[in-house]
Amino acid sequence: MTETRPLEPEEWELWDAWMRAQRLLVRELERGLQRDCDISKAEFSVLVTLWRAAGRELRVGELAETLDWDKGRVSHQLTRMEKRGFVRRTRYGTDGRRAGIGLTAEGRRAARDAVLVHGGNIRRHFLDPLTPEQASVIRAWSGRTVDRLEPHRDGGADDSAS
Amino acid sequence: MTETRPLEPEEWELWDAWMRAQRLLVRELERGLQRDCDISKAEFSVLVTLWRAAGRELRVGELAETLDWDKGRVSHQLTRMEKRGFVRRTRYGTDGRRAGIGLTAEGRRAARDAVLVHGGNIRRHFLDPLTPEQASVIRAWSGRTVDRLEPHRDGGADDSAS
DNA sequence: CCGGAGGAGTTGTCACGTCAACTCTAGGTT
DNA sequence: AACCTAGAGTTGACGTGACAACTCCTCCGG
Repeated sequence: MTETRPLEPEEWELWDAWMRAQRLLVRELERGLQRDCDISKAEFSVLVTLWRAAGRELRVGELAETLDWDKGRVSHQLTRMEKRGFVRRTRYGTDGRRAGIGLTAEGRRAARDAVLVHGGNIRRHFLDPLTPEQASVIRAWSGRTVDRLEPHRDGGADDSAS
Repeated sequence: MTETRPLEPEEWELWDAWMRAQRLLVRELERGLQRDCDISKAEFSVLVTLWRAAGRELRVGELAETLDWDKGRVSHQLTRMEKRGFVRRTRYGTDGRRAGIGLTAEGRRAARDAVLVHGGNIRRHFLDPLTPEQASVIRAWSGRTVDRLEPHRDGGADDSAS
């Protein structure tokens, strides 16, 4: 089927350049987040997701689905963030299972700050340097890549045309 | 200076789509590497870098420079890979410092395999789905992003035109 | 009512990645 | 020679991420 010959130099260079750019961008943004808001990328993702739920408590499974994270990862992350005072697990009824996840006041404050600051950093490092052509190409490529690699996916707000 | 207003929905969507695609792609390739070659992305990077040195022993600092990794990270990674039998630290003279890093026979075998298999996976998941236009746009964007964010960088084979 | 299947969360383990502190050596200064 | 400083590597601590095993509960069939 797929003949496995080594990558041509220019193929390798494209791949390497893309990986490098992607990694540098993510690292830069994560450092900004850490420096300006004292939170990590993972914490940001959780804070924003809960922030968007507008007060409604989410379940671990919903968080995992929305973020496309392993549920174990979500649970670990929540444990750390609970320790930092950003989120609260509220348990339903008598049993230990079935926890609802909500932001604390501190978590809401952090989310509000981070959305502003991090949004600005994303503009500066990612959006602003894009030419309109690059933006549309990257948009299209991202959409197709996600469609190709995301296993299930239905509830999203994605309406990317082919 | 930079007015910090929240991202517009379509700005956010572009960012989110890109992040998601990038993450899915990296995860998919890493899984392939683990499944087919039983090595991690980090191990792959080190193996390939040493492989390309064609027998010459590299220093920790050279590895860190080439990979753009923190030297502590390199050291940790080498410790793990030494334990797996992929690399060897050879110490110069009487002192404990100044180690040269080389591949073992096992490491050479793993590198040869991985270059083929992983190369095929990169083709399948990244290169082949790209249209020539997308490839050139992504190439240009990657080059400029690296130039903008990489602090020093000089010895590279990068000749990306503006 | 009992027992098993399955789903939701949690926990453990291990590798990765970052940062800062530490060690050892070499080289320069006095 | 004694000092001290800069560079190279190592180490430790901690958060992140992937994966599998485990616990509880619920539900369903007998």
